[in-house]
Amino acid sequence: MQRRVTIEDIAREAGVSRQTVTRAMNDMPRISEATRARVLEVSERLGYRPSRFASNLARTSKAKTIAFVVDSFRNPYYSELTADLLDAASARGWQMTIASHENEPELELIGRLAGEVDAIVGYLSEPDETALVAAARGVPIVLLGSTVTTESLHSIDLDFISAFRKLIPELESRGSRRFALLESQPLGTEYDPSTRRIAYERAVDTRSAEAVVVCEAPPQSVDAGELGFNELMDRFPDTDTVIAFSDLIAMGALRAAHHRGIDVPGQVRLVGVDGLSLGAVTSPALTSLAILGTEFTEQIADVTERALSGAEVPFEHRSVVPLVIWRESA
Amino acid sequence: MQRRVTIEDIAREAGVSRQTVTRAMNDMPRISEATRARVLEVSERLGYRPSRFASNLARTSKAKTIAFVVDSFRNPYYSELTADLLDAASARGWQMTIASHENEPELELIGRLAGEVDAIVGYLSEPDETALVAAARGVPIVLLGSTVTTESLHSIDLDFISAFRKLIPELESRGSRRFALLESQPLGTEYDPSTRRIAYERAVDTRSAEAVVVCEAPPQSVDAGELGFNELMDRFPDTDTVIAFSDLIAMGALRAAHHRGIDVPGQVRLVGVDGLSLGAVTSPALTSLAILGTEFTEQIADVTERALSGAEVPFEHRSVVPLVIWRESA
DNA sequence: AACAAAAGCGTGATCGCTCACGCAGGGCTT
DNA sequence: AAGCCCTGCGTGAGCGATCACGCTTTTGTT
Repeated sequence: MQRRVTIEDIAREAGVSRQTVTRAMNDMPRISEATRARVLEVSERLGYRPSRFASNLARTSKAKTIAFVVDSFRNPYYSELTADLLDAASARGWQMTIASHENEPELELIGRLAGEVDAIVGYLSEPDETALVAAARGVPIVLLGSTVTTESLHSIDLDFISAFRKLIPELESRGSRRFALLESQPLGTEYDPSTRRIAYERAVDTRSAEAVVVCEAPPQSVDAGELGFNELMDRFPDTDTVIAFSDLIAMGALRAAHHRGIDVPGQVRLVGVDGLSLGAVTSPALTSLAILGTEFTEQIADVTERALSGAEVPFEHRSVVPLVIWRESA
Repeated sequence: MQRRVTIEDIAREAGVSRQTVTRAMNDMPRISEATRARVLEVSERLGYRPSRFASNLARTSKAKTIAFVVDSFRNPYYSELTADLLDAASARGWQMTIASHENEPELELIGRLAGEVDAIVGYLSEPDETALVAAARGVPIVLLGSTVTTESLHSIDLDFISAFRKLIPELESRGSRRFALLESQPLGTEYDPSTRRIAYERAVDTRSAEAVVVCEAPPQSVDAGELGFNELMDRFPDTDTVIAFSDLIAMGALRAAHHRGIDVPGQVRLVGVDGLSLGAVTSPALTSLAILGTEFTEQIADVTERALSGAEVPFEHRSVVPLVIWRESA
C-alpha cells in the first residue's frame, strides 16, 4: 500500500510551497498563471487528490450532510419521499446520502453512517432505541413513521388514527357501507399489528373490522395487491369499499378489479395510502390517503434542522396526519 | 457564534484525558464502566458532536463516498437507476450521496460536491468538459449517457445505434411496417437531435423516418406521452409500431391508445425505452429497450471503482448496448 | 525619482481527532 | 516474594489541508 499523495509532495515536486499549491488548486488570486499551470500539471501527473477531510477540517466547514435511510429505494413511496426530501435538503444547503438496510444489519449501517454524516434520518426498524443511539455515537437521529418511547432521539410519526377517523365517514357519506382492508403486514408473533390496521379497525364498524386480507409475498408490490384483491373479493363479496395498505397495493387491486370486470369506483370504491404521483396516472386515478405532498417532508426537514443546529436541543416528537386526495377511484 | 464543543472540553469537564473520551465514545476496551458512563453523561450534557472530518483525517479513513447526479429523482428511470447503483455501491462499501441539478447551476453543484465526495458520477448536461473538470478540483468524474470528446474524464455511453439496428428488424419480422417515434427532445438551435432519434432514423426506412412527433411539456411524463400519441395517430394514422423515447412516455401512449380504442399490440405495437420495472405491471406489459437491468450499472460501478482507486488511471470510455425486453406490448 | 500599492510566494500555527506508546497499580502464578 | 500480565489511564506526535501573516519583487503614481 503506497502512501497517499499529499499537498506536500506536489509542493516539493513543483518547487513551490504548500500555500501556493492550495492557491493553484482552489483557484485563488495571488499566483501567476505560469506557476498555477505548473502546479496543476504536477498534481495531475502525480495523481493528486486533495483530502476532503483535511480541507474541511482546516476550513472548519459549515457543510452539513444528512443520511436518509429506508427499506428500499425500489419502492416508489420511498423514492418519491427521497426526491421531496432532497429538495428540502438542498434548499437548506445540505448534502444528502442515501442508504437502505436491505443488505446490511441496521446497527452496523448506522455505525458506518455515523462516521460520515451529521444526522441520520429515516425509517429504522431496530426496536432497541438505546442500541440505535449508541450506534450513532453522538450523531442525532430523526426516526420516521414510528412511535418513540425514549427521550434520546427525534421522531415524526404518522397519525393514521385521525386520518382514518376522517376518511371513513367521508366515504360513508358517499355511500360506502361494507369496508375491507388490504393489509400488507401479517399478524404474528414477530409483528405487531400495523398502525394502519389498528386505525382502520377503530374507524370502521365491527363487521368491516373482520374484512382484512393480508397481501402475501412479494410484500409491498403491485402483484401482491392483485392477489390480495382477488382473495378479498372471494371471501368478502359484498365489500363495496377497499382500503389498501399502500398505493402500490391499490394499483394491483385496480388491475385485479379490471380483470374481474369490477368497476372502480362504480361497484367498489378503492382508496390507497401514500399519495404517489404514480396514482394520478392510473385509470381510474387513485384516491389516496396521502403522506407525500403533505407537510410531512417539511416537518422532517424542520426537525432535522433543529437536530443539526447542535448542542442541547430538546428531543422533538411530532406527528402528521395523512391527507385524503380525492381522485377518481373513490 | 459559539465555539464548537471539542473532545478537549469533554475531557476537561469529565476530569479525564482526550484518549479516555475517545475510548468512551467509540466503545473501545481499556476503560472502566464508571468512567465511560461519566464521560458519556458529560458529552451529552455539553451537546458534544464528534467532528467527522477530524476523526476521518486522524484514522486516514478508507471510506469512500460517491455522488450520483441526475436531472430529477422524480423520474422513475433515475430513481430505479439510483437504487441499482446504490446496491452496487454498498456492495463495495461506498457511501452514496445524491444530487440533482434542478435547483442549482451545475458547475456550482459540482464544485460543492467536489469538497464532499471522492468521485462524481452522473448525467451531466454542462457541455464544456474542461469547465466540468476544473470545477471538480481533482475529484474524478464519470459521465453517463453522453459522448466525451476530451481525455479528462471517464464516461459510459449508451449505444442506441446498435440497439435500434437490432430492434427494428426484429419488429419487422413480427410484422411491423410503418414505424413512428415519440420523441421527447425538440429539435432546435439549442438542442442537438437526441441520440435515440438519430439511431431511430438510421434504422428505419425513409417513410418512417419522417414519422416523428415530439412530446411537449411537461417533458418526460406520462401526460406528454398521451398527448404525443394522440397527435401521432392523427398525423400518421397508418403507423403500426410506435417507439417511445422512454417507458414513461410509452405508458402515456398506452393510456391514449386505450382511450382511442386502439388495441396494443393488436393494432399498434408499442416499445418503450429504459426497462422500468413499472413497465411490467401495465396492461399490456411494456416491451422496452432496457437500460435498467443490463450491465449498465455494473459498468458504472466498475469504472467508478477504477477512478476511485486513485493515481494515474487512464480515462475509460465504455459503451453499453440497451437490450430489448420482450413483454406484451410488441 | 521616490514611495505606495499590489502581485507573487513562503512560514508557522491550527483544525479536532486517533494512534502508538508509556506508566502505575492490582491480582496471578510459581 | 519476585515476576508477570492485565486493567485503566495519560502524553506526544501526527493526519493533510487552510489561514493569517510576512517577506520580496514588481508595478504604478505623482
